Amino acid sequence: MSVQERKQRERADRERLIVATARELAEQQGWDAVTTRRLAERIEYSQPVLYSHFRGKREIIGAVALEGASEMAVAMRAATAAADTPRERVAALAHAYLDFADRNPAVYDALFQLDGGLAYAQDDTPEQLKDAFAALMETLSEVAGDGVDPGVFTEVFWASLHGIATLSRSRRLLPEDAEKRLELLVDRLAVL
Amino acid sequence: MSVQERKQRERADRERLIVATARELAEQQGWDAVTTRRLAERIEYSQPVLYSHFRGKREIIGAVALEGASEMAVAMRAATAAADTPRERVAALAHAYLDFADRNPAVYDALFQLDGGLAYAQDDTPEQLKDAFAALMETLSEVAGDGVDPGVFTEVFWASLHGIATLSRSRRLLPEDAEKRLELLVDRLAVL
DNA sequence: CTCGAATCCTAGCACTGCTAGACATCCGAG
DNA sequence: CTCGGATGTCTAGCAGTGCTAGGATTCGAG
Repeated sequence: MSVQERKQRERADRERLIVATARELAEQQGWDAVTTRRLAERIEYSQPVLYSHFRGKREIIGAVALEGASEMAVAMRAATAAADTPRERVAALAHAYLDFADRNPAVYDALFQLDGGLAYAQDDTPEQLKDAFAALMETLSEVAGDGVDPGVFTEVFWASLHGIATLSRSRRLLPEDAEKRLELLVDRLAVL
Repeated sequence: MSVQERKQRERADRERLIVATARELAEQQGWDAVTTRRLAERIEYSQPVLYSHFRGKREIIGAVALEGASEMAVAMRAATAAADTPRERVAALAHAYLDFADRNPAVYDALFQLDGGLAYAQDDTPEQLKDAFAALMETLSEVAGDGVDPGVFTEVFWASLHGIATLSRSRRLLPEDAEKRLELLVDRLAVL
C-alpha cells in the first residue's frame, strides 16, 4: 500500500504547489494575470491537471483565501498579545489588519473582494474564516460597550477596517491621513 | 451647419443610449454579462461603434459611475434635507447611502468596486465624484467633533459605510443585524 | 509478461475585449 | 445634377480567457 500512499502524498504536494503558485502569481501581477494557462505552465503541468484538483479557478481563489485567513488570524493574535491595555490591543489589532491587507493585497482580495465560492457568516463557513472572525472578536469584545452585542460590534468594526483597506488601496482615500483615520476609528468606536 | 448639429445631437443620444443600456444590463445580470457583443446587440449597432464613443469597456463603466455619483449625491441631499436634528441627518444620510448601494448594486460596483479609469481624491477627479463626497461632508462636518478634520472624519465614516455595503451585499455579514449595525455606527462615530 | 486502470496531455469549444480594413452612404463643390 | 472625398458603419479576425472531451501513455497488480 506504500505506493498508493506515496501517490497521495505527491498529489497533496502538487495541490499545495498550485495554491502557492497561484498566490505568488497573484501577488506579483494581480489576479487578472492568474490564468489557468500561466498557472499550469508555472507548475510545469498541463491545464487539465488543475481541474483534477479544483473544480475551477474560483476554487483556487478559495484555497488561497483559506490559507490567508489562517495567517491573518495568527497575525492579529500576535499583535494583540503584546499589548497591555484594551486601547493598545484594539489599536494593534487594527494596525495588524490593515498591515496584512497592505502586504498581501492578492490574498486580501481572495478573501473579501473576489468570489472564492466560500460561505461566510453561516453554519457551513470554513473553520479558517470562523477563526479569523473569532480572532477579531476576542479583542473587540472587551470594548464593545454595555448593551451592545459583541458580534454586531465586531461586524461594524471589521466593516470599517475593510472599507478603509479597500478604499485606500484603490486610491480613493488620501494616503497621508491613514494614521489619523485609524486613530479616529479606534477612539470613537471602542468603549474604553 | 444645421446638419452637423443634428449629427452631433444624434451622436450624443447614442452615447447616452450606450451608457443607459450598459447600466440596465449590469443591474439585470451583473457586470460580467455586460460584454461588448451583448451591449452592441442591444443598442442595435455593431461592436466597433462602442469604440468610437469610448476607449474601451472600462470607460463605459466609468461613465455609468459618474452618472451614479450624481444620483447618489441627489439622494443623500434629499434624505438629509427632511431631517431636523444632526442625529437624524446623519442617520438619514447613512440610510440613503446604504439604500442606494442596495438598490443599484451595479452602479455602486462601477463607482467603488470596479476600475472605471477614474481618479479619486485628486485634483483631476471628476466633478460628479467630488460633489458626491461633498454631499457626504455637508452633513458629516457638523458631527465631526472638536479638533477633528471634517475631511478625515468624512473619509472614515464613508469607509465604514462602504465596508458595510460591500460586505453585506457579498453575504459576509449577518443580514438580520443590518439596522443594529447602522445605529451603532451613527451613535459611536458622530459627536452629537 | 499482460492487461486494466490511473494519469496526463493535445486539441478544441465557446466566449472575451478589441481592431484592421472593406464597404456603403451621404455631403458639398463644381 | 454629378461626382470625389470624407464620414460612418460593418464584417471578419486576432489573441486571449475558462474549461473539457478523448486519446495516448505510464504503471502497478495479477
